[in-house]
Amino acid sequence: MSSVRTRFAPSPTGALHAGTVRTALFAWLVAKKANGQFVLRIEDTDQARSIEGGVKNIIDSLSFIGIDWDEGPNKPSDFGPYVQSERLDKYQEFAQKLIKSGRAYADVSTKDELDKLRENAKQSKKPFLFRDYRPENPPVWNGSQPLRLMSNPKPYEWNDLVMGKMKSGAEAIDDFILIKSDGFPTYNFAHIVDDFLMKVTHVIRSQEFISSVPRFLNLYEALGFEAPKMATLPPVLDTTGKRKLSKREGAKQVLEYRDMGIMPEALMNFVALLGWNDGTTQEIFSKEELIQKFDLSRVQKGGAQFREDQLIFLNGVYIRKLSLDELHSRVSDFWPESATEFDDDYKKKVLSVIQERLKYFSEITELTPFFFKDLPVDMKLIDENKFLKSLDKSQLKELLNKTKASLVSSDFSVEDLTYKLNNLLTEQDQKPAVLFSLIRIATTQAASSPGLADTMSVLGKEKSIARIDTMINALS
RNA sequence: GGCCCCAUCGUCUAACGGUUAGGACACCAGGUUUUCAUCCUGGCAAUAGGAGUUCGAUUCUCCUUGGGGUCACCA
Repeated sequence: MSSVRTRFAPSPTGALHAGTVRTALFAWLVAKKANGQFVLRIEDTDQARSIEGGVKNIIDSLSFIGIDWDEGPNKPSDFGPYVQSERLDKYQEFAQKLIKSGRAYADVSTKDELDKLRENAKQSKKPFLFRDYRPENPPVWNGSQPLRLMSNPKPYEWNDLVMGKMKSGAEAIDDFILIKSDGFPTYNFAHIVDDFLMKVTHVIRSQEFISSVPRFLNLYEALGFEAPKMATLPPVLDTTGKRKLSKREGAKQVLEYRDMGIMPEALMNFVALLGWNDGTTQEIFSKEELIQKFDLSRVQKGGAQFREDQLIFLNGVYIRKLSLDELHSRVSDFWPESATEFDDDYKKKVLSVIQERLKYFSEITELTPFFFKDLPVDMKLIDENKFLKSLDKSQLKELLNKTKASLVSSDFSVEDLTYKLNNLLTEQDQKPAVLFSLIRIATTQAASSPGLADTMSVLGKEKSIARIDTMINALS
């Protein structure tokens, strides 16, 4: 019976991307490895920034990548509700406790006053601390003013499971707001109350919070809570390597990767490697291996740049490992419209010849159109082909006629096609790059395709010959 | 600006204080007697700078530089 409990506590203010999902993944891995529980909590205390569908996006994104939770908004349990806006009574309760013990007070200052004080501090190049301006006789808190913590400034030392020994001075401690004037708690207050009530043992979060930890420690003391273990994750940077990954900088949502046909296993593997490794050169990790091998002590301290090309490469590796049947069932949503009327056997044949070049499922649309419909003849393919430049139309036509003559007696098995095509090379004294490029263009109307014999075998005799005829006519 | 954190190839990263500083992506070249792709082989490419400790620093300490975070009634 393990007591490890971790949580992922996103705000429904936007779609999940690789950076946020990594935080979720690491917290989930810590819980799974210890046979503990993983809690999903929605932090929607900022009503203005919450967006429609935010919670659904979180749930769909985590579900896609394969992260499940033991307790959450759609999985009620002993410590619920798991949505902060439904827990206001709990924050009130602890706010009153702090007031009673003299550790919280109403803030009656106006925005203008605060702005002015901050501005002055900036002018004199000094940090602004509200506690320097604590009112001497604050009024009784009536719930319509912000409630502030009466902090107890002092230095702290603590251990961060990723960053190691940390320390701060008393100047890091201030009287921060616990409850906003709209009655909702701030993150700073709500997450501490919730983590305590939900018995969270390890708080794992990204590094923008690290400078707030001393204030959190101060609040834990004021509330009489034992602080949980903390782990701070390094930032995930965007492709410029300069900023934190964010929607604004064009980071793709997790669901966009689903829609382009990135496999969840590959995405999980890739995200796990963003700041973590097991100390060996291993780079392919199954979910089970990640759970078994993951360790916060091996999480990188520096930021990692998110590179989509590395994700796509990894996805290709995962695709090539699939059996044909698995691949077939996974790509069912990615076929072009023209494929609708074709049966599963035919589609599997198509897949078998494109599997090794597929990097993500939505690529199927570009890679396979000629398997499903006759494309119009495009002379540019011949004109712009570097191998066919030296031949004139009559030569091309002659080659296609010879090809047709040879193939009419083929059974169109890959073996026989290969044999006949190779004979043709000798007979016509042509280089493969020339003759096969021509036949490829005739049968596919594409600049590239899977192997020629493979492709024609899938297309079948009737269609292949008909397309060669079409090309011969077009050359006349 | 104050405070905090960080620093190995372009990118992700490995290296009990002793290695020709390793792997992967990307890129380049060659090969797999057919394009594209896959696969294989090879190539390019890094310890930010300066002191110190040490017989010996990528590794430990300090300084500089650079990067990031934070200083909200956002999280």
